[in-house]
Amino acid sequence: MGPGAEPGMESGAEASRGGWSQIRPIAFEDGKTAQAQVYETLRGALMSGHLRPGEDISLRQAAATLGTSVTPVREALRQLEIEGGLEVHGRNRTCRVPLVGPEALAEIRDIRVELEGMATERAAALVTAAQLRLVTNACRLMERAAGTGDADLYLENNWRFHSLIYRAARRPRLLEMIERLWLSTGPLVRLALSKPGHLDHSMECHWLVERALRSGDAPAARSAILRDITGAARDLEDVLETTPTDARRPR
Amino acid sequence: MGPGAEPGMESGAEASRGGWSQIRPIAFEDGKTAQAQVYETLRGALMSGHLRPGEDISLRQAAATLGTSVTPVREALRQLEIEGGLEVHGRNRTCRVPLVGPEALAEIRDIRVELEGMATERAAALVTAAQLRLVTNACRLMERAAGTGDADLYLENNWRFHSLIYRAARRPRLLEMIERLWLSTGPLVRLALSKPGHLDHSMECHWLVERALRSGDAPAARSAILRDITGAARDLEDVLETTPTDARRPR
DNA sequence: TGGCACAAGACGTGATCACAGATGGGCATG
DNA sequence: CATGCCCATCTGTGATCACGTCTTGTGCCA
Repeated sequence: MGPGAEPGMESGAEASRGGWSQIRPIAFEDGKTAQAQVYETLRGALMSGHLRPGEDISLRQAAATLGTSVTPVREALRQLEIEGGLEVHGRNRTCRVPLVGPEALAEIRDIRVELEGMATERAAALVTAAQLRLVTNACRLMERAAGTGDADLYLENNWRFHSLIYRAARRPRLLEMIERLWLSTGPLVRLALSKPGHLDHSMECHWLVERALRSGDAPAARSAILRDITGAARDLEDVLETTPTDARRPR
Repeated sequence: MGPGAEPGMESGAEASRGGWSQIRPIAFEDGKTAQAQVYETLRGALMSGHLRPGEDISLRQAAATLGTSVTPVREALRQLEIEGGLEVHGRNRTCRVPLVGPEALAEIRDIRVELEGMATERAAALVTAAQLRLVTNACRLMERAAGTGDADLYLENNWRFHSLIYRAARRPRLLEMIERLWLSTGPLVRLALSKPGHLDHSMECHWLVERALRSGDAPAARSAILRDITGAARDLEDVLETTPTDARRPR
């Protein structure tokens, strides 16, 4: 990403409309159950920010969009509720994408620091050359996305970059817990892109992590990841307090 | 627990039989949904070790035992699967309580060290006098259970002791993640009781934690909790490698 | 008597239906 | 004209049924 980059990055047209326009009917033919495909579809939609904070999720509407009955959708929504990716609105038990406040953001940041720091440190000792190539590639793609202003491509490879590293730590439960944390922040990360200078700082950290992994320097990798996490959390906090809550609600 | 205690603690008659004998039909009358009650019932049965590692869970059998149809049970089982408390066996997607191996045990121990250490450190600064009384009470009950050899009472208050401390940290997400870890080790903790000396070391750590919390000494509280976790993990590891896997399977 | 095949039962999955509660818009009334 | 009420319709929930798969037990044949 060159110097003097544009202050923000537009979030794409599909993100400013209702998130359901991006959801496609599930494939349905392979061995996986309908419920699992619905779950993965909705989970991906949350992580990539297609479903926006405060948005209501209706069982029948989701079932119609995904081309199934309500049964698999109900199970998938319940799973996402357990993971914190969705919440029930209360008396009618309507599902919606949670609005996370500053205190929840701080909590998630603290847990991320511990877990992702641990995973990165371990990954530095265990990462293979093939995995390292994929990490470097994700870095390059992020940089290209930052240059062209493609928010979707950037976010996708940002998650990919982190995911590859944590996968290299070979701790399946740790990876799952980290993914669960990203599920909560997923609808929000798009907001951080509007913070001027966020991309520069973030990409600097990413390259620091990549270099530390390459040289097997575990403490350096950990501290670089920590800088990335805390920096993103700070940017997100700034955006949250300058953006009124109502403006983040749909309709 | 007095000196010269018995080398092990019997696990209770109900734990050596099939776990289902302890499961009661759900209450069903209050405002909560049937699915939530089924979930909590099964979750509690897992955490307290009533359901044993390797045991199969059938939808229809569970529904009949709990007095509901299969629909709420299916959702509850899927949630527990997501949390790692259950796993699906394969082609027929049969649910069973996972058999955790030494490597999974080490992973869970490492995550527990980070998360529960963080929570305890925070709790030392935030715990109220009322919460501290409950912690002390749980300690006393554990000690009494250790003296009389009541495994159920001990395990219940062991979880209660830890849960009270982590609740005092006022990090709801952190608490949930810790509970999820306990869900995986729950079916196993009973095994650690058979290790000679386990109770002595564990109770010593518990009182150290209690004292550190009372004096507000966050680092001391953290290190005491860490000793408890690593000690229990070591005992469990010893039991696991001296006990053949088949012996832990039911029937 | 041993091995194989077929049938019956159990398994999870997903669609459909009935039901209770919440909701919003339109109509009647003050 | 404003306000309150009622009904049509939405919501999630849970029970039931149909379907494909897998396991198990039994009977038949070699």
